[in-house]
Amino acid sequence: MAKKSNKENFFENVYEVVRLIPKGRVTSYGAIASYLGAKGSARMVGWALIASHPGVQIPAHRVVNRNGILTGSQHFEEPNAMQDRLEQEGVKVQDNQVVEFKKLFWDPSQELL
DNA sequence: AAAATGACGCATA
DNA sequence: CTATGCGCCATTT
Repeated sequence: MAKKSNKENFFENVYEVVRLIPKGRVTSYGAIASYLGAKGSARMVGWALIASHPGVQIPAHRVVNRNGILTGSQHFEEPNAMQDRLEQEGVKVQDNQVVEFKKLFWDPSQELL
């Protein structure tokens, strides 16, 4: 990392929202991006999580893509960690996909209203 | 400076 | 339902 862009604020925002995700719930990158105003920049949310890897500890396992798929599980120390953690919180995961994702979906702009 | 990449999303075939 | 393509936007090469 060389360069402290002002985007640091954006990253912090992402961390804050992710940390606010209730246990047993999940959200999507697009939802966070939209809540932060980065509508359409779901990719940047994922980037923020990657940047948070060592240094900032957040329940990134609660963040999945719009399809409810654990696309980011590959970035964890162990691809199984993400799925395992979700199951520990009561979220059933099958084939790298969250079961009843629609029901467990947590939208910041809606729940934090 | 330009092209490529990526923890995505949506449209279309 | 699955597969492929295009769009978004910041970071990296």
